[in-house]
Amino acid sequence: MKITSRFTVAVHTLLVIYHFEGKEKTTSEFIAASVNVNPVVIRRALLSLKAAGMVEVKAGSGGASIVKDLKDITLFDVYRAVDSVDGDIFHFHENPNPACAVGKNIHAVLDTHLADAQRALENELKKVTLYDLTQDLERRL
Amino acid sequence: MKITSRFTVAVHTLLVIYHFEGKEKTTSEFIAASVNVNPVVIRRALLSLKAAGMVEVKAGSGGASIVKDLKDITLFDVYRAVDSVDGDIFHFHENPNPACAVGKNIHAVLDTHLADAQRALENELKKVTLYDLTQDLERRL
DNA sequence: AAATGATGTAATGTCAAGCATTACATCATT
DNA sequence: AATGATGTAATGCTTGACATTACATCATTT
Repeated sequence: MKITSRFTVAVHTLLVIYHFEGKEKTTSEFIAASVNVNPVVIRRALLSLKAAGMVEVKAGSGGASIVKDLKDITLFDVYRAVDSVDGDIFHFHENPNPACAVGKNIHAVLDTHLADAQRALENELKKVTLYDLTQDLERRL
Repeated sequence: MKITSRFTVAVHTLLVIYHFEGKEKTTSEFIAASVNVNPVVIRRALLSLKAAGMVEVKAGSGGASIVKDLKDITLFDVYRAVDSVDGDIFHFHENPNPACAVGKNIHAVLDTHLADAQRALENELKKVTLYDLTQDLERRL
């Protein structure tokens, strides 16, 4: 019923790396201390972000760094990178009765509207870049 | 991770009542046959729709009827009536570290954007009335 | 007023998803 | 080689939704 916290965790992770890169060793453990979750959760987030080409992670020596311009990463990109939603956000009841006029057509009648709503949410996430967030963050320090 | 099927079930329920009112006795069992769920699920949906002033349910004798103009009921109204989402649609990680510059401000930086996205989804649902759906349904018969 | 048929609602079991955590093999650097 | 970190599997826990059973209550009909 809620969109997985992997999403906010991943955003948080990127901001920590950006903020502390160069000053601190941005290991999964260090990041985990800011997010306040188990380091494994951060490693998984980093794997997703790495697969999406946003960060680089040094195995062995440790530490993550950002390898893509934050102006080119939107909240939607992160949302996608960590698979915040698999498929549709609305859960449709499984087997409407095809022998009923309503049951037979309920999908045809509803699906596009549900998809529109989901798209509206996602489009909103596309409007915000990670760079925007870092600027907002700076302003608050 | 998905919005409860109570929502699509409730929409389906309203359409069944509208479509069969007068022709069939629209009991929870009858509706359940079209939606293909347990009648109790329909009764619960009807309770919510009744509380929202959309339907009337005859206890004892049985059968539900619509008591509000379908042009005045949007998908959002139904979504709300059945409590599709409790509070926020995004799940934020619980305890960001307040001793960290990022952890301390992550909520301030993210919350409004997440709220905007949720609002975008909900606004989209406000654009569609149940009447629109019945018209679309008619066209397909 | 009894019988019927439906609703209102509590209680329970099941199942899946997400999260947290442990453990350990692997890797790069010192 | 030793160290310190990542990659990843495995496990247990908890929560939430859904399905179902059961039954008291109610309105109508006979």
